[in-house]
Amino acid sequence: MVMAERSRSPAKGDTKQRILQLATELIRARGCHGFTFHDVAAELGTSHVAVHHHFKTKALLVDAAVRAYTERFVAELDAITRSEASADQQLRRYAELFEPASDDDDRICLCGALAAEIATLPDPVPASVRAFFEQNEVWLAKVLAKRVGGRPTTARVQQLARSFLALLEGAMLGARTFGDRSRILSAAQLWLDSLPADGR
Amino acid sequence: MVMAERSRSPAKGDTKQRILQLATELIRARGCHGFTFHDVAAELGTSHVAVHHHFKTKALLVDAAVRAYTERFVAELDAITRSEASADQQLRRYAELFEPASDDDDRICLCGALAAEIATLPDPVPASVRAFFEQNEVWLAKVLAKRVGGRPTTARVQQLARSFLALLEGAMLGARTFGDRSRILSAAQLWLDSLPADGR
DNA sequence: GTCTATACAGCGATAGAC
DNA sequence: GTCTATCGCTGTATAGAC
Repeated sequence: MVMAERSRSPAKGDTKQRILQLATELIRARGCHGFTFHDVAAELGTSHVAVHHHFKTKALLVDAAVRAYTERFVAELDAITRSEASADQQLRRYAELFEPASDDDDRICLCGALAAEIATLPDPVPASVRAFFEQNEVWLAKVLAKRVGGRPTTARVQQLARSFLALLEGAMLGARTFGDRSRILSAAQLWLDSLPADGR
Repeated sequence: MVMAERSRSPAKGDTKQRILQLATELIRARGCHGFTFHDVAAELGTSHVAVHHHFKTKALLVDAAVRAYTERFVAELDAITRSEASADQQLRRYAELFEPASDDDDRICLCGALAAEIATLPDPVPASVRAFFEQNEVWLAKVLAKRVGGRPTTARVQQLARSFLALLEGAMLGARTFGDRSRILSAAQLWLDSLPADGR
């Protein structure tokens, strides 16, 4: 979970971008219900009403954060695809996307944090969260098909994709719960090692 | 995730138990930040202040819910152990504990819901949540040791236990996110099938 | 032991002045 | 783009009635 945004100088006009960035980090650390307009405003040095000017509701702010996050995440997936590394290598690099940057980084995948709150998220958000996971599953199915053989649309390959994603999201929660980020790559490695090696 | 409490007649004195039960179901469906004292009071037909009489703070209510849930869950684990089914059978029955009762049951494991909010939980709660997962990992390590060989304290067996638990928690989130509870047992089955079969 | 009444701070949100 | 003022809802606390 590197993907830290550049903190370029606050050239006028991108207050909105800065709010989006702050909100993203806050949600990843504390969830949708765990951050307030006050928190964002405090780091910006203004009042919470100023934030409302850029994003009329919390739903719009959170949804914008999810969409921007998904865009950046998909860009990372494309980069991995373009690298033309082996399928196994690509899966390993995928898993690394979920690792926190450091041991005291308690942030997790934005959409993993939101998936847990899915039942209480305001209305455009759940669909955007689902879209994130769907794109991940599609990408994973493509790479896994290369790894274990078969086509990405096979039921078995899709189940593998879902399982790997579920494993990583669950391991992320476990890593944060116990303050032990090694759980993520450790679980991923174990899973990858157990894959049948009949593919290319 | 069956474990529905008996809805015995509200014989005087167990208002507290009833609150605990309602809170548990609400947390499982909507998380700690997703339910209010009002919600509980509404189903009880009283005011939210009456609930406060039984549990002075939300932290105490949630913590009591976690402890009671853990107790019941451990009792289920003991029942599986006593059944003396094969290790493989026991692992399958364990996975079934995480399945929602029906397709429109959007409740997940109480501690899975809370793990996602761990960073924002009030203070006695996080430790109780961790205790739940630790007891699960210990039980899983015992059964997995039988299944794949080795001792429960082996690093490899413990990693397997953590992985299986992470997979189930992640699959639960995925199942709720997409309204498809089949994802849980499907992921569990795939994982169990991939276990090396050198034990017995 | 169970509940009612009341009060208060923090949050999301809106309207309007500068 | 930012601020003041105001609203309703939530969690919390206290005092007191039965």
